[in-house]
Amino acid sequence: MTAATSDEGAAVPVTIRDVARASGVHISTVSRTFSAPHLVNPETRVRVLACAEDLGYRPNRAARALITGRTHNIGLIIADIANPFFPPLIKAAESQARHRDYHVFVADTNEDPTAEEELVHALAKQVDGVLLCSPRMSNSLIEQLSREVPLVVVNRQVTGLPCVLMDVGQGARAAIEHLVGLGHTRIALLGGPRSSWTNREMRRAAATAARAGGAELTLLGPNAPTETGGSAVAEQVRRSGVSAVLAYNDLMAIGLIEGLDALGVRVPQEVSVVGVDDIALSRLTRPKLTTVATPTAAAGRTAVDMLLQQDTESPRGTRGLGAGTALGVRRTTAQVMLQTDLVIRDSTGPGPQARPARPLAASLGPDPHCPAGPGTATAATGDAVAS
Amino acid sequence: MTAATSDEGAAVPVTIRDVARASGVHISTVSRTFSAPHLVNPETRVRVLACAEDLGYRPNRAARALITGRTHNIGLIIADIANPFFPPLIKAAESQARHRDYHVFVADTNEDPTAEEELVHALAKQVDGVLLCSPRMSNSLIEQLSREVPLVVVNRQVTGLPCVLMDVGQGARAAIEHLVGLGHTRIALLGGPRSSWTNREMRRAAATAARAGGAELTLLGPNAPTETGGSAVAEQVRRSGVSAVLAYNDLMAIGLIEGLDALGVRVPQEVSVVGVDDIALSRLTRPKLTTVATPTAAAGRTAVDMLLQQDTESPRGTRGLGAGTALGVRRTTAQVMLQTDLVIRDSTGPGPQARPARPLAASLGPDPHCPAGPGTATAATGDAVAS
DNA sequence: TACTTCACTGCAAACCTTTGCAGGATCACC
DNA sequence: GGTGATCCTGCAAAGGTTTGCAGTGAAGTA
Repeated sequence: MTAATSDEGAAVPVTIRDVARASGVHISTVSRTFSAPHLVNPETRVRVLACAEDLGYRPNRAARALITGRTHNIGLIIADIANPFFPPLIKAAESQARHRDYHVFVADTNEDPTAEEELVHALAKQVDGVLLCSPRMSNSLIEQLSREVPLVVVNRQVTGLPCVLMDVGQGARAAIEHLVGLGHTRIALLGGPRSSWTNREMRRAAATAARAGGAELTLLGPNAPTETGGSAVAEQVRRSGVSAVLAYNDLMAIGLIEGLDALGVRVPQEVSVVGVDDIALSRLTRPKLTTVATPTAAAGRTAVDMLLQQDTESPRGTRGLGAGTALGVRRTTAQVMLQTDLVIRDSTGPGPQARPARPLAASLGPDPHCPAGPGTATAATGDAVAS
Repeated sequence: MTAATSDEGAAVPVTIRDVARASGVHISTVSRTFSAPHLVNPETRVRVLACAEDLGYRPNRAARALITGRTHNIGLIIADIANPFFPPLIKAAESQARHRDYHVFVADTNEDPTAEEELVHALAKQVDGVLLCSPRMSNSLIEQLSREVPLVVVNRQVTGLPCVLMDVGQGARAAIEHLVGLGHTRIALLGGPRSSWTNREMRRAAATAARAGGAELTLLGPNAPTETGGSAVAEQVRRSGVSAVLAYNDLMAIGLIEGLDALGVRVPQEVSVVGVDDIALSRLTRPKLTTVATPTAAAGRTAVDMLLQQDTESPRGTRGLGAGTALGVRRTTAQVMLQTDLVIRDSTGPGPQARPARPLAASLGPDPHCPAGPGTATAATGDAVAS
């Protein structure tokens, strides 16, 4: 209703000055009306607010950020938005941020380390901090970038920086033990991206667990952490003669099952498959996927909390300090490890030892084993465990 | 290597002034070195660049935006990042933007119209324009917001605003004709969100096509456009006695198939199901989903192009003009309609007429029909058709 | 030599907001 | 009536950058 809401197409930018003029006060009073209302007379306040509403005034967040050093934005950099692993993390981060009056900007790097670096630079001055999820760049580069903007790293351990980790080592161990318990003695590990911390952790833990269980572990990879990455190695899996596979993530596991199916190899009758992540999709495929559930939502929430905490500790561009902390004392660098849980569904079954003769196995019926019914194990609780 | 790269934890913000001091020139020369290099002496330029590199200087984009009125950012607001329909669109938009030296910030609204509005405001001064994908708010609110920041709308027709539309009407028609051709005479339409433009278009087109084909169309909905939204209506579908269903999107279709399966109703033997979107997942389910493929990537690209074109037309905050265009002449408001394609896979089969007696149908074997083999029809070309 | 042209650089205003400081008015209290 | 406190508001600097304008010196031209 009125002046500025005329139907001109182009946006006429209305500033604090226009509001000041319209309501007959100084611009500083208008500013305070928005950023410190208790400091201004209630009468004046309503008048200013009315004028602002009338003119369609919105504080310019860029200008505000310039002087306060606070944008109230968080950057969220992820490797691949098409990977269903990330959306729950993103949503949890967003909701947590919203509670604290922050907004989240998501950016996708297409698994490209160069894009990662560039995006951190681009975001640096437009956000108060960046969440780096499953980064593909080097630790040293991450450390270097952390001097430009506060960083919280997810799914990667960087000394000196706050990290949110998921205990995929424990998950891989549980998966291998599950497979060994089913009678599998030759197991393959489908590796993910070479630069992935998760990948290394899984490999280490799986190797230890296999050795302890007396099973032989074959390493296949690195591979693209996608469905096609999984289906591409189906032939290799078949030739390798293993009876069970632990895949880097659910997407690869699903792709592998598809690929094996195309080769006439049946899951879980001939080969058992375990994934990691417990994405929504893993409950929709046939067979339903046995997988290591990772607490993605909890990770998103925790990461935001850590960033905002670190952020409020050093307000206003951190002018003063710096010299005092020269000798590596740095800021708080808590690292949080979240627990994972093995969810047993239908893609794993008895190994060669425990199995009857081959031809029979193929016609066992729709529900070949199911130790405790599909989807019994609960999703990860995501309890935080400081380390 | 040097001064600023000391190992203090806190980021000491280095500005254009520091670089100027270090290289012995005025700040304006430093500025030009970055924003208009051809205006500065090559020797000076290398010196300045060396100093900048040395100090770790990065232009402050917020400050730059404040004065130029250009942020080189694009906002992308979507209803639900967990819906696999969106990632291809996001990725295409990002890649297109990157080519034009823009960055994309994605924000998720959780299908909440209030969050949508709030996000537009929050983004307004931090981006040069916003892509509004499948908005849930009212047309009038969209028009109002478009005065605050340039907008391009995807999957919604708003007069006076640039829009990128997908011809779901044509898609729904093709789907109904396909089903009628298979002998189905009682078909249900699983509706999506009430406020969705796509939903209305589909309903209209499906109704017309059904009437033309002599089939009876039952409307079920509105429903949440998710997998659970689909599985929730399985019982209702069974009771309704229809032999075929066209779902609002693939997620619902897949959920419905799951739900029907749980009730012992087999797809496509007893009920045929068609989805919309052709998300990657639709090729992974059993049965593989017959669906209307929408050109999501092309939509993302096109939307960015339209935004940037509109953007470059009116540089620098559009100070001058405005009065001249008062009478609804506005800026260019091209609307683009992208084509869709029906992809026939395994979730649709012959209707009751064409079928043998009921009891037999249940044991027909794995591949009941397959008119032309799975996945024959090609994905949508996405040719733009101005309208 | 005088004049023009050119390439380069410095100056200062501008963008929009926040905020420390100080001034003015009002009020209570002694 | 004087003192102090309290509440509200204005002033002006600051934040980091861009950019029109003007100035400098050198090279080119007549």
